[in-house]
Amino acid sequence: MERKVRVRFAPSPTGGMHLGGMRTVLYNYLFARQHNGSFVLRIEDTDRFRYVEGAEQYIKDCLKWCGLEPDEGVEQGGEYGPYRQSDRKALYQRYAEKLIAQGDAYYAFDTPEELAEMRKRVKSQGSGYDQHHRLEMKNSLTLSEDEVQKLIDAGAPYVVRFKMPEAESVYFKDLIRGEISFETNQLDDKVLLKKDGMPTYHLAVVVDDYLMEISHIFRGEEWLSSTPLHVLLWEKLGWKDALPDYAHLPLILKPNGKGKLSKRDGDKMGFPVYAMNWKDPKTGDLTEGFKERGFLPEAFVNMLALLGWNDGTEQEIFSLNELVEKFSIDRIHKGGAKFDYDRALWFNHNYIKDCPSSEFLSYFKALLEEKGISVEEEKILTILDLIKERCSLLPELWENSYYFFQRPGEWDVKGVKKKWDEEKSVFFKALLEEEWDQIAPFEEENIEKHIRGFAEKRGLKSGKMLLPLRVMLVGGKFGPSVFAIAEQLGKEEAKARMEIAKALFDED
RNA sequence: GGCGGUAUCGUCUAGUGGCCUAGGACAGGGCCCUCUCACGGCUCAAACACGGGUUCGAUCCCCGUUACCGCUACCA
Repeated sequence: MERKVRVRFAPSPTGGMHLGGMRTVLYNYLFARQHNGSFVLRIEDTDRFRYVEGAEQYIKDCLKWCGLEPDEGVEQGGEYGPYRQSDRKALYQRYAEKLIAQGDAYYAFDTPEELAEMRKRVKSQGSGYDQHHRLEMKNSLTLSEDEVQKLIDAGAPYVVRFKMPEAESVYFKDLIRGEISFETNQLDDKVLLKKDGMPTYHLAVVVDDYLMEISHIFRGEEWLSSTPLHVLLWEKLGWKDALPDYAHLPLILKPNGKGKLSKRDGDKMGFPVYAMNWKDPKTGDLTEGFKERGFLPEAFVNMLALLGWNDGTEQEIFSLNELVEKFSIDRIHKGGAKFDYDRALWFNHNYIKDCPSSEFLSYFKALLEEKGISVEEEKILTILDLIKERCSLLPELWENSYYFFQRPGEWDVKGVKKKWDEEKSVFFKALLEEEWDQIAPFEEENIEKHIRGFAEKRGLKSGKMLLPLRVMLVGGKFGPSVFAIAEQLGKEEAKARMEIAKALFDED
């Protein structure tokens, strides 16, 4: 019974694109690619109260940034559209009616007050609307056909509820967790159609997954509890044979505390939770994303993939293609994972240091341009080669290289003062006056040869001269090889900096 | 509360009855390299939740307890 692999990501356009959501996208994508299947993007916009303008485009942007674009969906189109649930409203109503006609669903006219009263009475923390209490309520099970028709004709608000079977066991197989079962007498009568005629998630997801011929459902573990309802719906609608395989993904948890990772946690602990910057159009609040924080999409995707999955070896760095090749559902971990930002940083660091500098060129050039600095590409590349291994985030590329492009604003005089003495002062004076102009070509290796040689000729340990030299050139105790720095600065600029700094060091 | 799920170092995890003296990675400590900071190399510390079974033998299988997570909306 091999069938064509068709998977979908079905977000509701309500806000930022969470890490967990991105990982769901990734696993969907990997599975589709691996099986030459199709990856569908469906927008679940059935809740008009939570709908947020711009969120749909934003979701698409996030997928694009990660290179995980769908084959089919709102943007690409396809044969199974429309791909926006708000455009499929009539469809759901038709199936709801079918269920009612079969006796598997019913109209319910209870007001919110009546519902609240009932819940209080049965002391339920859930809907309380179940097989044990539905006969006490105002619905098409308790009202005569005439009464029901009259209410509907009079425009009385109503919802359609699923009539949960009485004493059945529902079994289904989860690809990650194995066999799972529920007893229907523990489940309640969920709303299928809301009073505005829109379906709830439960109805919509089943109808759409069937109509779109979805073969595998990858979704968060939070859906596990409602899966029996969905399975029952597939059965009652007569689609049992087409039931997709379920794979409920472990949740991504808060780093320290308890519960699901939320945007709040990121704000509190200073790390992003969303893939890309998200600006709430109502409040105007901006939430930083991994992209803007300075993550490379490849690193972000790699980190996500390893959050709950591994290939069984000790390999940790995977390209997208490798992931496509090696991904497997049975290697997905069952337990939730606490998110560790340090680990995310490590992945990014790894990618930055191993990535050819040319990959950062356009980013870096734009950054320099913004600062009004213009430098030849080749030089930028050389400098990036020198410093990228000490960067975990893209902005650190600048933080670790600014001194190549502009003179230090101040020098760490304190840092050298302890070791600064007459001997060194004399040495640098002589170096500048007697030796500096002799260094040609002015290249790393040759600079080193000259400076070390000059020191040794004067009976000094060359190593001791290098730290002061470094501070003179860059302003502090940091950076790559001091000779490489000198070369990039050029003979004149290096000399100028040395003179300024030396005067500062000599002052006291 | 009910229902469902999960349980290995601080964190992400490997492990599918003997290869385990429980492996790797992040973070942390130390050492080496060294002109600083990194990179790299070496190294230290660090875990099978608990109690019963099953078995010649349990991290691994079964049961219970505990803990944690999720669901329990006309939200998804």
